[in-house]
Amino acid sequence: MDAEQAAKTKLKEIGMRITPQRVLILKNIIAMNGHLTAEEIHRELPSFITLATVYNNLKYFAELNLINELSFGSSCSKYELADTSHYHVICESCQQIADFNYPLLNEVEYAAAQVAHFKVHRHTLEFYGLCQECKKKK
Amino acid sequence: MDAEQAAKTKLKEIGMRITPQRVLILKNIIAMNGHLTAEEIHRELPSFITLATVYNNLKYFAELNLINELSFGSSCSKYELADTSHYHVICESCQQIADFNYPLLNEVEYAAAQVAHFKVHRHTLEFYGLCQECKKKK
DNA sequence: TTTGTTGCAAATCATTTGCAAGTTC
DNA sequence: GAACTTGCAAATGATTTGCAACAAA
Repeated sequence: MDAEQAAKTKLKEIGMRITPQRVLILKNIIAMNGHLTAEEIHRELPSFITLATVYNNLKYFAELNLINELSFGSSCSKYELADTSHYHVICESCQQIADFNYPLLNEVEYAAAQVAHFKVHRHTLEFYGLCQECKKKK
Repeated sequence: MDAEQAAKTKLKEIGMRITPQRVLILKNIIAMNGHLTAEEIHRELPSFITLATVYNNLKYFAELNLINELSFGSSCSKYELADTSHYHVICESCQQIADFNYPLLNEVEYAAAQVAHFKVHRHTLEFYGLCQECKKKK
């Protein structure tokens, strides 16, 4: 299935109206497969799509758990598809984000829920440091 | 040692000039011992201290690892003293943050550093869900 | 007395919103 | 046709900055 079909399918699954704007935004997130800012996504889209529309839809998508909003580090949020489980390694110098695949810490999540008396449904784990290039520069 | 002395000592340790503003800001963070926004800290201070001064100093303190900046969840950052190691449990409904004491995941940090080819010096772990009260309301 | 810090006001920048016109179901 | 989306432009709100006066070392 290509990115366009995948985008439409996902929109249908979560019960959102299928507009050309949404299909294009989501298709790009799927195709680019990274950690993108609203600006970066907008830049790839045909110019009839407003940045405001991008922001509004990213917000909806995130609320419906279609994408994750990553708000650590730099001043603006980054977005990624929510279909794989992984953690993040972030360079404090150049802000790049690398994915880190590792078994989910479900026992820790369970312990946190017990101790804090929360109903926990997800967790994130971020590592901060210097990437290889920035390491060399210092 | 009281909060005021502790604040002065910490400032000296990291080699910052000791101004009344800094002592008061840091003293309040120590005394209030929570997860505070710049606004909340500012509100507790005598009125001759500007919000801009609070922001600027929080930024310095965070860069020098005296405090942690927590930028997840809500629109504005929260700050906490950086002297204890713990993780966070966040309520997605009311935004409250609870601390969760748990042994640090050093082996995972090591694995992440190896895999990503980063020099990692710290990590954070956040659990998202609903606190007891918000759980009831739903 | 040199260098860093503050207050003030204005600027910035990411993100959100109101509303009328256009679309989807 | 009813309910939802969009574009546009303006608003918002957190955070930062320039600069002259002031304070710490």
